[in-house]
Amino acid sequence: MKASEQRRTTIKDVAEAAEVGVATVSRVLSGTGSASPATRERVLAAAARLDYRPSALGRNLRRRSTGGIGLLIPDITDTFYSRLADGVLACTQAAGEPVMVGATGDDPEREAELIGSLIEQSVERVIAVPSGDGEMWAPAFRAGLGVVFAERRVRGREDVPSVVTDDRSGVRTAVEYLIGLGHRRIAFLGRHGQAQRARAFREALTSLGMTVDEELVVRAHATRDSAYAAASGLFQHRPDLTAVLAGGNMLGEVALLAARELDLRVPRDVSLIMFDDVPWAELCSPPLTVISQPAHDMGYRAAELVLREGRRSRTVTLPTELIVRASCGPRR
Amino acid sequence: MKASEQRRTTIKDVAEAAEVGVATVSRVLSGTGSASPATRERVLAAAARLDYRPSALGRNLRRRSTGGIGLLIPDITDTFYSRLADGVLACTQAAGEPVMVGATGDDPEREAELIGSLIEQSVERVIAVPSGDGEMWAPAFRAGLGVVFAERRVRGREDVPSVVTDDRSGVRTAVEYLIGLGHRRIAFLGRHGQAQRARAFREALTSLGMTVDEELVVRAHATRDSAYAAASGLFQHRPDLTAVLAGGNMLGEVALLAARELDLRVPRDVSLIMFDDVPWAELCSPPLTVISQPAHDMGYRAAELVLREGRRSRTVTLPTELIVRASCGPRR
DNA sequence: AACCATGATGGAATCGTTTCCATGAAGGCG
DNA sequence: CGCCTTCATGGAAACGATTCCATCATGGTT
Repeated sequence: MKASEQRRTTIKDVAEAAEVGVATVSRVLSGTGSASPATRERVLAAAARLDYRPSALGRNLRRRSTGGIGLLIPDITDTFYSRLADGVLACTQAAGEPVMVGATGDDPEREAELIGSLIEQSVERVIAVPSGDGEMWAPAFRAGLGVVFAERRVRGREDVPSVVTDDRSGVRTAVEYLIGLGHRRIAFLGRHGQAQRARAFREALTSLGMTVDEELVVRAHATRDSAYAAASGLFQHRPDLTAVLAGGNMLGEVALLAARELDLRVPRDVSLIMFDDVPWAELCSPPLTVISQPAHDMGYRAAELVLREGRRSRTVTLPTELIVRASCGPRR
Repeated sequence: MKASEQRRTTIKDVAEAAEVGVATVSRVLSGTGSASPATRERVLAAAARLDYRPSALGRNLRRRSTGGIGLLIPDITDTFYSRLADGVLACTQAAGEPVMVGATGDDPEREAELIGSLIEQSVERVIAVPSGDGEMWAPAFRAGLGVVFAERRVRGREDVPSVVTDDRSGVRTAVEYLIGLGHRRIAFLGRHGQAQRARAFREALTSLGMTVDEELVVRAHATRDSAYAAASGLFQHRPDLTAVLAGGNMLGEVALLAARELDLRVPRDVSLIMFDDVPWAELCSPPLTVISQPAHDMGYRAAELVLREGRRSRTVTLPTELIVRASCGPRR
């Protein structure tokens, strides 16, 4: 069977078959304008008979925009982001909008490239977990993109609608819980791009009357290796710490791994709280105490926001929840 | 700042600025055809000065195809598929091709819709983990799409290039391992769409001289709830089974959960092997023995295949590996 | 000197749709 | 009966690129 170059059936074919003009076909099919019931009938029949599907290409060119939505996330492999993406897809699929996904790896440069590529595609709406600063996003705004940020915001772009979790209260709840258990030397293990959480961590500590030990606030890069190195380094440099707050599920995972590797018992030797609940958290040994985040909702809400961009919508803050399992104990 | 409707700079603007014709600009910028060094210089300078980016819209219409690639997976939330997607992105991003992702939920109907939407977008290449049968895919082939299947194949479409794991040998290795430990009543917990693995399971059993107990071969739907129900039902109906082979990481997860819920100890009361290695498998209690699959590679290879579709490429089979941890023990 | 091959160049057609505008028919109303 | 409004309709002009084709200049060969 040869891949024959059969011409796609166009609106012209339908027009001929229905014995009307192309304009009429377009009006009937898109529901705009008026048409007599009789011709409407004929057009619909012809379209069905020829199995006609309007080409998005022509339409997009005329409309000067792709209907599609761009989605930029740091790492699709991270369950938090994949749940977020799932939420986005759930909403956009209902709206029939295609979604172009790009993985930034939390690298501003790659992000800039991806933004450029989206502009080139004439995508007009973007949902992004931003890694770059305001600078990177300038071209996007210049091109008139409708942008919604998720999970994080961008300094200097506070006017961009965004959907975030209530980091401050989440972190504070976790810190209070740990302090309540008697812990005093608590570490925060975060990733680049989680400056917000690190800040919230410091705030919570000071507002609870403790001093911030900057050595206990460490940041890793987006890769698993970097995270493991950071966690392991933390435990080795500061054997005196008694609790760790991990800023994401990958961080929590490697923290647990590193602790185990160094023969530290959780929670006897060190307590662990992880941001973001995941299905396997209760399968772990010990089951992990977590601060759950509504990742799916977050994506869904972001998609809603970007789809009806008419309303000047402010940022949405989603609540977190402390789920106590077994990875935290009293200070040893 | 008002979102002014500033016109996008087009090839015409560049042509004017460089004092040449649009054809020349196109030739210079796309590298095709010839142009004198002097004009080339002028065009390039003008393009740079105006910050010109050719619109993919115009190009695509003329070329009658979107450069993009469609990616259809059952569930982006499943780490196996998200790793696969990551592999695809890694390859396509290097090639500068945008990727449109759709989640089928293993539902043939939704899959058909998504295929339709891709055709409408004039996407010309698709990578899919197919859930429907040959029927669903007919429109795609009729439209001349370049299709590559991943993880699974479609009955009656054996000629479509695909990238799969060596299910047969993976299953067989697992079964041999369990039988070697003395197990005789082994269950297979699979999902719809994993018929291949179920078949391999039966084959392995019979070829090792055992009879197949059909009650021990169960299939769940793509949702977590359905999977949990299946696992739980299995344990309750057949308390005599001593080992379970789970066909995917979500299945393994719920199997472990269900076992724990029913006070079955792993591996003392029941042994568990899971298809697909995941980072948390060794964090579990007990650490899970798995058959690892190169999900990332799979996506990458599939993307390679679909990108250079020129070569009539046959299907690629990737190896699996048994990773022994602690979830299997001798028959109780 | 006549001729031809080659290379540079721009005009115009093309892709498939939407939408503006003009035309004609029909119907309501004074 | 004539006029005005409304509706249905089709032709044609966008949209922004690529690419065919014709034109013209140049330089080398006989």
